[in-house]
Amino acid sequence: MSWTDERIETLKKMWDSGMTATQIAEELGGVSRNAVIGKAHRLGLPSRPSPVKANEGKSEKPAAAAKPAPAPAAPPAPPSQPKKPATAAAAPAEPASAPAPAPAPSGKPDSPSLRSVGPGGFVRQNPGDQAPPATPAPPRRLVPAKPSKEIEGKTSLLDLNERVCKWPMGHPGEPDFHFCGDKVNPGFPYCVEHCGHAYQAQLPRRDRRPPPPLPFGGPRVR
DNA sequence: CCCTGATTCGC
DNA sequence: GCGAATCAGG
Repeated sequence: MSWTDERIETLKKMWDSGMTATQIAEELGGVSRNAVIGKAHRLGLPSRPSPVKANEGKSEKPAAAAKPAPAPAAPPAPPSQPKKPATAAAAPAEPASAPAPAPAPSGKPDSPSLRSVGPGGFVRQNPGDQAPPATPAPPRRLVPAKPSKEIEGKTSLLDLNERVCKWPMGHPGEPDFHFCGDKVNPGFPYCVEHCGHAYQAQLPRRDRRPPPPLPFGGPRVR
């Protein structure tokens, strides 16, 4: 299976709707949960609460967020590549700091050609030029235009948002699978009617309703 | 053990 | 770019 636009859209939707990678993979079919996670990361989707937290120690330098930054450090570094460098990432603490050149503080703008060069040949950053704007994020939420609703009344997975009822109609994969799409009962993921189905008082066994459909179609019949 | 997501790295 | 293998926390 390849990552078509539709599959990617589905992945995005499900990812930020809280589905686990396993569920998403199962829903998409033909991919593993690893594939889903890998794709999600490549897409730049936001991280979600994971069991493993990157320990947020304390002093987190906002600018220097590079984690796998392999400091060039010593030029004659003997090549040694352990199979598991993951945990041993933080160790440098020795930037080989040479005496800072302290460029001309006078009003005269520094010439770019006057940058100092470190032992490894890398260009040192002057104090003033290491924090560019770094504001690539578009301020506005991009809303994909809806050119043609393929089906007028149907609410597809891609149409889900916080205001429409997410009650599944049918099963995923079926040609006419869609969602209720009515206005939600504020504070709930479903409309008033489907909230009535989703949230029921505990009834005596004798007249309990057996089939409570679950979001996204529930257990697939295969 | 199971689950989860994150990361790496060979392809 | 992809995803299996691996890691690591709950």
